[in-house]
Amino acid sequence: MSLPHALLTSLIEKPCSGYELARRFDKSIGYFWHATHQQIYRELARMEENGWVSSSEVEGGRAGKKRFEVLPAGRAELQRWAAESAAPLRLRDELMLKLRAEAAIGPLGISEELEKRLHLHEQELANYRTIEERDFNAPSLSRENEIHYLILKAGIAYEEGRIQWTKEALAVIHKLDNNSQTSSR
Amino acid sequence: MSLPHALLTSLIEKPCSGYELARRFDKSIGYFWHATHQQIYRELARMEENGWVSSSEVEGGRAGKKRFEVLPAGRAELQRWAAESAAPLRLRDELMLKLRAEAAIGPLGISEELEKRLHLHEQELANYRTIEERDFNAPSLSRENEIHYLILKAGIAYEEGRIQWTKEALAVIHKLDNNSQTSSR
DNA sequence: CGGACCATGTAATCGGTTACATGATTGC
DNA sequence: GCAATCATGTAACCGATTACATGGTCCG
Repeated sequence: MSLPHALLTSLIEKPCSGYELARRFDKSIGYFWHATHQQIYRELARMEENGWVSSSEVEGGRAGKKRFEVLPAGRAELQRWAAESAAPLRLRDELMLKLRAEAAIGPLGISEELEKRLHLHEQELANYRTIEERDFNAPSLSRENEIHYLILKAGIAYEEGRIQWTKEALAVIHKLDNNSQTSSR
Repeated sequence: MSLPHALLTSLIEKPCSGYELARRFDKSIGYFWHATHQQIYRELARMEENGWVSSSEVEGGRAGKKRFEVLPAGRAELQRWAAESAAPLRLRDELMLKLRAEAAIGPLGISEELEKRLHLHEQELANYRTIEERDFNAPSLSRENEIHYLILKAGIAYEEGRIQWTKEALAVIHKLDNNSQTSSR
């Protein structure tokens, strides 16, 4: 399981409250490892039990607000985890299932779905490009930023690949739909 | 949830036993929607309760062997599901988490992991290329095969993109590691 | 006759999702 | 004063993973 290690990494980058962590997640690590606030709170509680992080009430902040910090044991755990090999990534793409259903019992009008996806991928790509310009436009980057840029580039390459493929898929589906129309005349 | 619909599609393509279904899954739909045999058996039982599939003991086969077939209600359900829009795909890539950890507390020797991934992606690509030559090499394809080919091409594009990115990642990591060596002399 | 594989299941656990719930603070 | 947002949680449910369990058949 990787969520606790994602949280450790994020807390090392910057100690903060569970709420802030959830927010930051949405805009960084969440792009490739989504988590809801409930998952995060539960996991933070477990990590505190394990002695990986410590929490302290924030003086002067809102009531009940905690600030989580990574303890040496947490840092050690993160190192241990980073050294073991990651489980191979398993894709789960519902769109491919629908295409397969389209092949089996279609036509089912999959084009709309493809158009929608195309739009989403284009939006996400534009988003990534904005981040790229904003954060990685400097003539030379720190070690940390070089690696963060690398991660972003994985996202960019993925979205670009998907956009290209989706366009091809639309072309094929249109061709097939036209053919079946023609032959049924 | 999509697993039952994946199973319906597969059973429409060819009625079979739960065991065979699990096997076929490994070599087709499983590439983008993995499922264990337990998930499949449980889901088949539920689908039978719902009247989406029917099972019959196979005469002359092994004892207890069942053959599942899709009923009209199952076919209708598959159509209904195909029309609704798919949830946007959420990636979960542990490797990106490790890179982020590498940025925060590295160097941790992420190169080995990247090399391993590169190898896996190259293997998977070779596998897909074999399938491509074997199944989609004809001068003209049926409607069904055109769509199956499209799905395969999504896999091929994904693996190729990953291979390219991983090579870039290795280059960046090596550059960073060498720089830190040089500057510490 | 023994090992590989066919074939189906139960049980326990755990992670992820969703709904519900509460109260404080900031800003209009 | 009221709405939005900050901030933290509980509870229920469901899907996924893993371990365990059973017995038949095919082939050498």
